[in-house]
Amino acid sequence: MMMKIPTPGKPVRGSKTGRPIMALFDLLGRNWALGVLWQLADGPATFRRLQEKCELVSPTVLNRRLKELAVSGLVEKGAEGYQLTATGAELAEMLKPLGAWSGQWAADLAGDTAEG
Amino acid sequence: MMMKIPTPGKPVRGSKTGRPIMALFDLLGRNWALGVLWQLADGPATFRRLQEKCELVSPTVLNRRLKELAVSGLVEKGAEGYQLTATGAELAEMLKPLGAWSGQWAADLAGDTAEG
DNA sequence: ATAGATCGCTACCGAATGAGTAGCAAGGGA
DNA sequence: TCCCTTGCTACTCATTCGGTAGCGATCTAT
Repeated sequence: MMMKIPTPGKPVRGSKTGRPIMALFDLLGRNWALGVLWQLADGPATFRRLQEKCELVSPTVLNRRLKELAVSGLVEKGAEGYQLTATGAELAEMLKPLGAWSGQWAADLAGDTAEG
Repeated sequence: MMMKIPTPGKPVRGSKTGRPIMALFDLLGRNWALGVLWQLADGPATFRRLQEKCELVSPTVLNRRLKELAVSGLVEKGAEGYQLTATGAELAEMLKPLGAWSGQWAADLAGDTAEG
């Protein structure tokens, strides 16, 4: 099983230089990567529990994302299943504002559509 | 050309409910979506200029992302090329902290690797 | 007017990634 | 022992990505 995991400092998808921000965007720019971090911010979860929280994401993809996030030091396995590392928790914390923002965004979009 | 663009309130990739945050994650969880927003935060850019800033992302993908972001009200076309909308600028602003954080993350990862 | 140069973008196609179902090995409980 | 749950892999098919080539439109210079 070949898995390319973005690592800062090394060339990543779409970046020859591997600038950290590009490596991060490569890592997060995959299906369910952001969602997994978001769900884990609620607390640790087992594999199957996490699958449910992510609205039944396929185990294939969930497992890939977890491996990538683990290698990247954002997620680890603990007694209660998968959980964020300290670093991962920092990142998840920075995502929190997106929750409220997305609500407003959705409302704006709906408004524009209705008006236009 | 079929293009599924995530829209809050409607089912999206990986979410039956279409919760705004899931629609947003679907939108951002595509290759170069975050990168495009990041680059446009520097100011407007033409198509080819943007392509260069994104380290020569293929025009196919760039155009796809731009269309999606435009439909989603985050990007628009202006006199100087593509640019963030007010909403898009808000989002980009929230991404800014990731820049500094990713630098630290890269350093940590390098340290762990070296030590371990 | 004409020849180049540049620009935004699309067509095409092989490669990679995704989603979904099925199911297995391991562990726990009755 | 049998059964259930859990974590995860195998397999298959659909979608998306990535890269090259190049077209039509607009400038630029002659």
